[in-house]
Amino acid sequence: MPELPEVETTLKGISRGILHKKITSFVCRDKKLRWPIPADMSSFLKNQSFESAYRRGKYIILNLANKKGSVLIHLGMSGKLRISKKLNPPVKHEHWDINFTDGWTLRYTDIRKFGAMLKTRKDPNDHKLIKNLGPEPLGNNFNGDYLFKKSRKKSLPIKNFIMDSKIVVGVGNIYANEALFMAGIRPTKKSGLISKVKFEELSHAIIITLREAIEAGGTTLKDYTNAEEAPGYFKKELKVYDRGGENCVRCNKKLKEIRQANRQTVYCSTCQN
DNA sequence: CTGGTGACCTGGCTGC
DNA sequence: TGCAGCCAGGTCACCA
Repeated sequence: MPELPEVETTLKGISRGILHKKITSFVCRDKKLRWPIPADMSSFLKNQSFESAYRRGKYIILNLANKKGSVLIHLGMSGKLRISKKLNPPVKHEHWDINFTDGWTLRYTDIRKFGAMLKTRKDPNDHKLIKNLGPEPLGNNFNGDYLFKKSRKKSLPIKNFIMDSKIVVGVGNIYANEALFMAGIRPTKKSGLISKVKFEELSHAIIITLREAIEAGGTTLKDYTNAEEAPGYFKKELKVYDRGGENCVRCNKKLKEIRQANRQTVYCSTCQN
């Protein structure tokens, strides 16, 4: 499911329902996600409570009260979190539940099991998976100048460059395609050959694309739903992603579809240079 | 260091 | 109807 807007939407959806409530139990039905869910997760969580929740890149980080540690959650390709008071008995792919004292449950579902649930007793920002992440695209340290400096002497195609989480977090395949279209940059262009002016346009395009997608509640292609099981409405705003062979919304010529790093890339060879 | 590829896993769709 | 093959929102580990 999830690029940054979908993770952000999920975080907003679960926060109110999980904070400042005593955790009565953690129930793990399948620990085999991308990495195994730690065997002591249950004792780690029991009788604690979450005092804050935030997003870093595509990770959701839940902090326990009284500095008891943090839980890191990643949704992978198909992970979903739901918060509800009346959940049906778990079915296939519903891998774990966190139950709260007021009867609410946070439930994780993940068909492909590329997601993760890990814990740390230290500062989560020092966690191996978090500490080397690049800046937040919607934060203060992300702009055209930053991208320009990072990209000098790189031969890597610009699409791969902006999808690298060490460069900038949260830009996945959908929004990389969309932002490059908005900025008029061909996805195959070598990063090191792009001008500072073009990088200003690109950083703006990334920010605008992500903001608008968050406002629309994310993109539902197939099965993404938020914490209340509602879809996102950004799909109708997509200009290039999943539209290979269709007409460019700007010039009406046929959009090209290629593969880069084994991912679908769609662009307009007239509008993007 | 850099960039490219395979790996993880399940299900849906396409085409023979 | 069956089945092989390909594709899907991510990203780490490993290789040259």
